[in-house]
Amino acid sequence: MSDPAKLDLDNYLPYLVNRVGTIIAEQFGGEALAPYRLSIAMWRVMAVLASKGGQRQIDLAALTSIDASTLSRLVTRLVGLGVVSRTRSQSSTREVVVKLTAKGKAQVIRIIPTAREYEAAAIADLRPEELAVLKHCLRRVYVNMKNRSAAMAASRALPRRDGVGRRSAAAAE
Amino acid sequence: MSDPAKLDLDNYLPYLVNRVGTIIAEQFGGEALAPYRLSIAMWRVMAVLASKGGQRQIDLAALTSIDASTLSRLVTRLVGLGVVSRTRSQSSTREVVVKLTAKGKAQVIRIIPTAREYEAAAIADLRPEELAVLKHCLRRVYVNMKNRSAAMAASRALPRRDGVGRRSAAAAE
DNA sequence: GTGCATCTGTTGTAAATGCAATAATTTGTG
DNA sequence: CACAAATTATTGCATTTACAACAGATGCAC
Repeated sequence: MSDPAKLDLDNYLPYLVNRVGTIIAEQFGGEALAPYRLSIAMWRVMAVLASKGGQRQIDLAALTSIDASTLSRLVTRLVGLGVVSRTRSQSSTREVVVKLTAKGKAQVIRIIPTAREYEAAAIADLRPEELAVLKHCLRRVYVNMKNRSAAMAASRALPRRDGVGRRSAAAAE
Repeated sequence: MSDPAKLDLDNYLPYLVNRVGTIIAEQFGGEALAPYRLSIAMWRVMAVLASKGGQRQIDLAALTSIDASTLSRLVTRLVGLGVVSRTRSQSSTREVVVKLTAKGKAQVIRIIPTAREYEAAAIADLRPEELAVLKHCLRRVYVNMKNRSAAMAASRALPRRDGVGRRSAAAAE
């Protein structure tokens, strides 16, 4: 067993995660979001803004796992829908701050109960302690991969150096 | 706490799963797959074929969470690369069977060790029993969502009926 | 302060994606 | 057998996406 040249997908974390992420997104997007004419990507942006408050676009990109250029166009579209506002930051004229409008907040509030229902359906048969482990592990896996990429980037930029990078970027996303 | 109109994203399963799935795919695709000129989607197809053997396109679509039409074009591209073969099924002329070629198998075998390394990095600090719970729960969550959609489809098609549907489709994906 | 590296956001462009429609085949029913 | 319903794969098409290039601002080192 466990042939190093053989991959058992049903026990391979990236595969399991991708499957779960896709099926939840498909169903939630196709059923719950459709009446609001929102795409999954739009919902993700709005949910982050509702949960964490106004954000610069670059931070919003990191928080939603959406590419910065894609997000730029997406925000333009959301502004067009009137659910989001885009204003220049006062601390910096290049930066932009994206916020939910009253209309946007109202929509999020209406959608959240359904979002909760989907999560509830997903975890219906998990015991509370299993659920806690599941979520806790997912958070740690994320951090592990994040650190990995940070370490990679650092070693690529400065093959020999000990100080931390510039602003140490996304401190605790 | 736990305001029904408030969503705590850092404890919301769909968000956690999406983040983890995205960061793993980004890194694996950008670093490990780049030398082989393979996209994540291509790798997923090849990995499924390596793990589960030749498949009809429609089953491959279900196994990879890739849309059937997207997959059709993707397979065409993989055939062009010589890593996959597409032959008509003998049991049915409309069906098609996709298999890895020798070249495709060789590539998968070369990539698998790296794939394992990524998983190892992701789960580096998890205790074995935590990892077991994590994977087990992800499989159950997938099944829960799958059943949900099946139940939805059934109730939409036959508001009152007890027999199972046609071929009961994806029996145990 | 000057100048260079970095950061932030936007746009150009080619590729990828998903939905709907279609074609070709197979299955199930009477 | 004949016919309707379903299955499978492909294609048209509009949208979405990501990568690269760019422009404007900011910060850091000297």
